[in-house]
Order: sequence, then structure tokens, then C-alpha cells
Amino acid sequence: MGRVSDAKERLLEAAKGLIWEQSYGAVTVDAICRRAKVQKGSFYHFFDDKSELAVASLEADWQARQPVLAEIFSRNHPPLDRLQNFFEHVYQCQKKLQKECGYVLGCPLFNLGSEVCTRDEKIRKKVLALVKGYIRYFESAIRDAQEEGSVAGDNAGLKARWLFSYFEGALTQARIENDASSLRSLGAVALHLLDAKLAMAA
Amino acid sequence: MGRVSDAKERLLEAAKGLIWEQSYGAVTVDAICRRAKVQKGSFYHFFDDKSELAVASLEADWQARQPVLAEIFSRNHPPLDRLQNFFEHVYQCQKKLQKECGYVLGCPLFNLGSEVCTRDEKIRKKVLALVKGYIRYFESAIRDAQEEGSVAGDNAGLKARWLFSYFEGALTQARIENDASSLRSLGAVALHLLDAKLAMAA
DNA sequence: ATCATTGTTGACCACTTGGACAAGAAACTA
DNA sequence: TAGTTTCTTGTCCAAGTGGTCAACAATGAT
Repeated sequence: MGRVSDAKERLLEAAKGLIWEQSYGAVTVDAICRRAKVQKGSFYHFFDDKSELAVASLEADWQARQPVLAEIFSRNHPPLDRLQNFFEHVYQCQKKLQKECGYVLGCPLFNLGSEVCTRDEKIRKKVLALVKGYIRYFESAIRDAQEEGSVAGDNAGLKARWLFSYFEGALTQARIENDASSLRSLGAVALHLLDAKLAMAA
Repeated sequence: MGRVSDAKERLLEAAKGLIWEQSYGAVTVDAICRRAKVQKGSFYHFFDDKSELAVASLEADWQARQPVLAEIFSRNHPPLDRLQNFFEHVYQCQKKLQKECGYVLGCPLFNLGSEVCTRDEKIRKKVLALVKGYIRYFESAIRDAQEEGSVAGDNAGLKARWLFSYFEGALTQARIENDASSLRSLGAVALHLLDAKLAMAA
């Protein structure tokens, strides 16, 4: 088996944190190693370069979030509740970030994706794959809502994309403003956008 | 008067283009100078550093866009038409970018803003100021629409922010996907989001 | 115990980076 | 014409960059 170590996990965690707090381009390999308490030699033992680490860190983060997402979007909950709970969850996360690290950081996927998409095809592809994952959660909730009649129409795929765009736009704006308060109404606006029967109730 | 030159304008233009196509962090002072065909010494004659150039370039770009924006959002046009025309204009711009440079570039303000907002307060402030400019255009159109009865409610400020979030989210997603086609329905979704009386007509 | 595997260390390198600078060139002014 | 201001040029530098490497250390297998 050889020597064991959690250096790889520490690198993934450090990269995720630094890139989210700053940006992909602003974070150097040295800085990642410093935060992970790992020598640069070890870095290159585990990863070819920063780009590969970023992709791995996106995947690790996605995997780590699965339990929470699966619970929130579980079919045990009424479809519109799933969305409301998801948005509330995001709002709480961003508020917590603001309190703990001083910044509303927005969405790590979109931050990174929009930064490097014209220059790093691998990261771009990975971001797109994970974005699709989120949209599928949205879509299934919307479809179920449409089937039970709490949302109009039968275009769940389209509406999921609209909603996701609004969601990401709001997150990015919150990041730039460094103010999470506008995210409180994410769920209410979502109902509006979806043409929900109980619109503006929440 | 001393020696005259358009090097400053060339630098502004080069910076705008490079940062938009790539990202703030990926663009070096050398690269900007190369594209602008200006020596580095001249760069530092006009600007203190890259950050200051970026701010100046945002401002120059905003000024240059004013005539078009003023016309689109002129009170001569019916309020909902203003929004429809604006979104159509953006769609055409992004399609043109895709054709001419190979990439859908999204919004220069949000791209830059979300990248540097935690590390460069001056750029962040400038981005916020210009964002506010766009939202004010939205708000005035929405308010006029509400007054003439084509949009429900009296919360123009709020709705302008919702719409802007959706708009920016869609732009960023188009950038990451490198596909402008989803921006075609910007206007239609906007009517939906605003609770417009003639929703989905366009 | 020895051995292959796997992870660690820190020195090392070529290259790029932002930025300073002094000398010169172009324009306008007196 | 001489002088002043503004812009240009090319060189130079210290610091930081991504990335390599060979020697070393821990682990489990035989």
C-alpha cells in the first residue's frame, strides 16, 4: 500500500477555499500549498497542475454536497417546498460565509466558470456538468409541481433554466455587493417566476 | 500642450478587450501593452497600475455605451418596448461576439466584478456604480409600465433588481456555455417575471 | 528483515511578472 | 530659437512564478 496521507484532501480543500474567496487566477500553487501545509513537490505528486486540481476540487465539493441536496430535493417533500428549502439553505450558507470570513462568496461554480471558460476547456466542461446537475434538481421539482398543479405549464426544462439563471445572477450580485440580504427573497421571486399558484404567499 | 498621443485610448481599448475575452487575472500588463502597441514605460506614464486602468476602462466603456442606452430607454418608446429592445440588442451583441471572436463573452461588468470583488475595492465600487446605472434604466421602464398599467404592482425598484439578476445570470450562463441562443428569449422571460399583462405575447 | 510502493522534503531552475528609470523626441509657447 | 511640457523608448531589476528532481521516510507485503 505504501505510505498514507491526507495531503491530497488538504490540497482539494485549500484550493476550493482559496479559489472561492479570491479567484482562480489570483491563487498561486504556492498559496494553495501553504494553506494545505503541503510541499510543492507533494502538490505535483498528486496533480499535474492547478487546472487539474481545480477540476478535482469541484468534483469533491459536489460529492460532499450530495447528501444535503438529495435530502432537500427528496420526493418526500412537496415539490415547491423543495425549492423553497433549497433557496433558504443557500441564503443561510451565504449569511454564514459573510459572518465567518467577511465575504458573501456567491456560487463557486459560476465564479470559476465565468472566469476561465474561454481559456480552460476542462474546467469549463466540469462546471457545465455540475451546473446541469443543479438544473436537473430544479427541473424535477418543477415537473412534479406542474403535475400536481401548483405550477402552470408543462415546460419544466425551460423553467428550470430560467430559475437557475435568476438564482445565479442573484448570487453573483450578492457577491459583488458583499450583501446576502437580497437572497432572503430568492424563494418568493422563484414562485413568481414559475407562475406558481400560491405566488407571493411565502 | 506638449506631445499628443492616443496611447491612452489604445490602452483602454486593449484592456477592455483582453479582460473581457479572458479575465482580469489572466491578463498581464505586458499583454495589454502588446495589444495596444505601447511600451510599458508609457503604460506607467498614464496609469498607476492595472487596477486603475481597469476602472478607467470600465468608465470609458460606459460612456461609450450611453448614446445607445439613452436611445433604447428613451421615454419616446413604450416602457415594455424599451426592455424588449434592450434585451434584443444584448442578444444581437452576444451573437456578434460569438461570430467574430468565437466566444459569447457575457457581461464585462459582472465577469470582472465577481472575479475581483474580494480583493480590489476600487474595481468593486466602480462595478457597483455602473450596475446601479443599468438597474436605474430598468427601474424607470418598469415604473412607467406600472403607471400605464402594463405591469402589475408598484415595486419597480425591487422588480428591476429581480430582472437584472435574471438578466446577468442568463448572460453568465451563456458565456460559460459559449452559446447565445438561450438569450433570444430574454425579453419573453422578462415579461413573465414582471407579471406583464401581455405576457408571452412576444 | 527486506523490499516495493507511496508519499515527503527542500533545494533548484528558467522564465515571467510588475515596476523604475534616464535619456530622447514631438509638440506647443515665448 | 530656446524652453517647457508631455509622451516614448529600451534597459534594468528584484520578486515571484510554475515546475523538476533526487534523496529520504513511512507503510504494508513477503
